[in-house]
Amino acid sequence: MGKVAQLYESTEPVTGKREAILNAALQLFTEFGFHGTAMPQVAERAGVGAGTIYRYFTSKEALVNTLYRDWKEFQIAEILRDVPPATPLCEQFSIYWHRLVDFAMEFPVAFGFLELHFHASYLDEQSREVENRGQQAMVGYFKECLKLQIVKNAQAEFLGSMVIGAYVGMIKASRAGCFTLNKNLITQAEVCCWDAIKR
Amino acid sequence: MGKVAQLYESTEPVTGKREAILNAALQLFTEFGFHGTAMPQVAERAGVGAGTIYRYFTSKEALVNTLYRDWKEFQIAEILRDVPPATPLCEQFSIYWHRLVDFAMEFPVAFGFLELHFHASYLDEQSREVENRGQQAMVGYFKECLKLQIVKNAQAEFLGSMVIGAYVGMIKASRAGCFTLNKNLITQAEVCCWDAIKR
DNA sequence: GTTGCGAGAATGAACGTTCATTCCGCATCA
DNA sequence: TGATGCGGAATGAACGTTCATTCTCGCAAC
Repeated sequence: MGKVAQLYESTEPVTGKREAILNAALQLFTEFGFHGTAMPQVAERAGVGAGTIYRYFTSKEALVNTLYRDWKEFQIAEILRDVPPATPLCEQFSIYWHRLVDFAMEFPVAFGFLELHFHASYLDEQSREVENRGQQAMVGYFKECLKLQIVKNAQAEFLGSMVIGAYVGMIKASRAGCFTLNKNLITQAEVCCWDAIKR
Repeated sequence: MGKVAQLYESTEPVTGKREAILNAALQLFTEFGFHGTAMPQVAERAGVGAGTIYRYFTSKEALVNTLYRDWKEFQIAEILRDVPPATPLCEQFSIYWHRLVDFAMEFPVAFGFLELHFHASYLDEQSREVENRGQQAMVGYFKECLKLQIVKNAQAEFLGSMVIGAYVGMIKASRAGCFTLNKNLITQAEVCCWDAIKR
């Protein structure tokens, strides 16, 4: 478990006030949305005074952007870490797939947060840039697949949107209680997604 | 084009005040979210006084629920209309797929609205029931596919979540400007989704 | 043809509440 | 004692909603 996550999504009491605020805001923004969450509510859940939040963040927008950037960066790093460039692309697909699912299982609140605030109007330039970096990494992978002609001949962005869409749909449905995700089902889903795009 | 849509998502001036309010609210709730939209803002875009809204809807929540129910019901009806029960299931898949895409293309704002407010906390019992009806229709279809063993052996809800997820992911990405949806690409996407779940 | 009337529709200023943010007094350290 | 970090009451803006008032228009009366 990464450091960021340990601090933000831990249920154990958090000593640092900044971390307590980020942790509380993550939960509330995910449950009620950005505009649906009041700052005093964040303060109460974090166990700090309302004014204290403004010692660490200049505004509500700054808070949500810090949250988005930190978690998106952490997610991207978790997905991409330590994959030798020589790894066969279909094997890479399997690795990325399981890491995507692992992230959603290990950090369900953060997954929901990133999903809910994706492309939101109050995200700033910097947050959007991080968002873009993740997109570019995915597009890069599918472009390599296209070069080797192991996937259907279509735009990399298109192939990516289908796979990520299926991933998000599956996670959300399992979260809604439609079914229970286990190891078998996750691997079955991986096969489905590969079948969808393979040549 | 259905009657509901003609009234709600038309860019032409709308005569009825109720329709003007629904039309304005649809746009604003989709762009800024429920909590991010102020009622006077809705009134202004609708070209009516703030108080007038409350002659037609008892509250902001009632407004968003009316919008959600009407559009969800319309969407379900559009997808399911006139499919003879004897139609082969793989052909039914093709029909449903194209209707899903057609809906998103014809009513982009309504598609975004339904997507954004799916499972939102301020939706009431009745809205949730409509939501459920759509889910049940989809599950019913995949259960038939399972009976005939033309799809991979997995829960109907699971298969559905992958296909709908891919659909939503594709539409959102194309909306974000990642690529342009044309007839070829839509059919290619259909093949991808069928490949994903077919036995 | 003109006028006056009544009822429903529409209005927007005003209300109480809640919001994001500020600020000052108070602990807690050195 | 001075400095620092914090809490939560205070603040003004903005919110959803209300309501006293105005507007609209069909029609009866003459």
